[in-house]
Amino acid sequence: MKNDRRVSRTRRLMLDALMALIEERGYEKITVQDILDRADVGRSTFYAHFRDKDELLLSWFEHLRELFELQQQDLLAARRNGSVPGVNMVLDLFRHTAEHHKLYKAVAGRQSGEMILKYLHRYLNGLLLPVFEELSRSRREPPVPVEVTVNFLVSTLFSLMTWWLDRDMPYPAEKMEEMFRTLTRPAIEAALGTPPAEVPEAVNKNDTVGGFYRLFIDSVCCAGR
Amino acid sequence: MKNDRRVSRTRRLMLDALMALIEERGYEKITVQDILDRADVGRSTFYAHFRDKDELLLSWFEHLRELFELQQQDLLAARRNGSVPGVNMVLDLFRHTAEHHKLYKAVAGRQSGEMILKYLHRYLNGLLLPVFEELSRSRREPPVPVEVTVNFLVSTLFSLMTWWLDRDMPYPAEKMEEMFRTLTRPAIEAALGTPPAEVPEAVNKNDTVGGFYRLFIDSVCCAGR
DNA sequence: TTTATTATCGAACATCATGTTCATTATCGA
DNA sequence: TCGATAATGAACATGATGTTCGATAATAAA
Repeated sequence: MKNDRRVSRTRRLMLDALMALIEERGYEKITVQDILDRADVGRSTFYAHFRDKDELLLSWFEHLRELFELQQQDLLAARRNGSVPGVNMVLDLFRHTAEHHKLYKAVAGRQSGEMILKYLHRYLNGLLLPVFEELSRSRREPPVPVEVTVNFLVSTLFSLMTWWLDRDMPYPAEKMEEMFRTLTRPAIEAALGTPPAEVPEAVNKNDTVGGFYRLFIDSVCCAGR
Repeated sequence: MKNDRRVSRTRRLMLDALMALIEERGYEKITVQDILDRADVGRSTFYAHFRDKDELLLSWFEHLRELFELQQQDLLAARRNGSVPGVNMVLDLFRHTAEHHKLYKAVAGRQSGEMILKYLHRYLNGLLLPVFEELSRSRREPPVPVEVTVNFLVSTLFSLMTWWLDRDMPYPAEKMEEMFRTLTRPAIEAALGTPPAEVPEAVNKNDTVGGFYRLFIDSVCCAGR
């Protein structure tokens, strides 16, 4: 059965072990054996659940993704009710990062595995793409294809994040968010071929990115599931 | 002795084998044994020269770096003589990439090793940093620290490159270069806090990036050393 | 050409991580 | 309680890594 306590128990044990080990050494340096030892779980048990290390980590992201999409729906519903969320989610992202930098560093820092970043990259791309396609529909043939613009945005966010983490956060989160806006806002304008007046909306949509990260780190740090 | 024919011969054999294998399968999927088989070199010989796969590849970059720095000096000398290089080096980069996309894909594509990209990233950063520090000296306290701006530039170049390669180059090189300019030019202006008038210089300096890549791929494809 | 040097060979070896198998045991839901 | 099945753990096959060492061949220097 799906709702077998044994199943969820072992999965939780293995995920907890993985998270702890990532914090300690970084994803790359972990072997399956390490996870087994830490989780105190049999070797064959692991392979009964996942094919390899990556699949274990991905199962965790899957779980996060579901949570995130629920949150998204709430947010959309709130918007329909006319209430404007006064928060800056990119800023929240950087704040959360500062607070939980150890884990973030393991996931996004220089010594982390590319697999995680690539997964997140792809996911955020898919998330922002429809938003920007919507945005660009009102304009005709933007100088830069929407797909490229979105990819550029995510890359910039990641590059700021990793730079910041690798240097142990020499600036406050507020400054980082400001940099992100300074760098991307004019670029988005230029890419969409938008007159400056319409910019605020673009920046707004951008906040979707932060939304994911916020939930992301919240879920991570409680380490529960 | 250093100038022993045997040494340079085995090193060349191993490098050639590595390059061929990278083109075929990508860096990740190669084992030391593969290199040995292809190069027809003894196991112990390999470890007499390098500690692992990465070190072999790095030795190749080291070699490229030297060549590049020589070219840089020539270029600087030419500039002192008053002759303005009329070429757009970023454009050249994208053209070379299109021409030798197979190898580029192995090095910079989605399935390549992060190690190479990280190395290049760091190198280009170090290259552009003094240039932009010089640029920003005339201005006081730019909105974005120079270090971040440079990192952003390299990231953007890489993101365009990999996006392009992963999708089998759906646009001509000219279009890609145009996008790069569209995205980065206004961002650089904003980051440096520069009035639009002074921009051309910034774009000019940027060309240094392409300079490396041009030589980079030239050296690669001839496969000689 | 001769000689002393040393890079290469190759085969063996230890080590370690991966992934599979299977009979046994413990735990679960019904 | 009972049938189902998840977890165990030990054994095994596989394959990559990195080391060692005596023999051999190529090399630079004399």
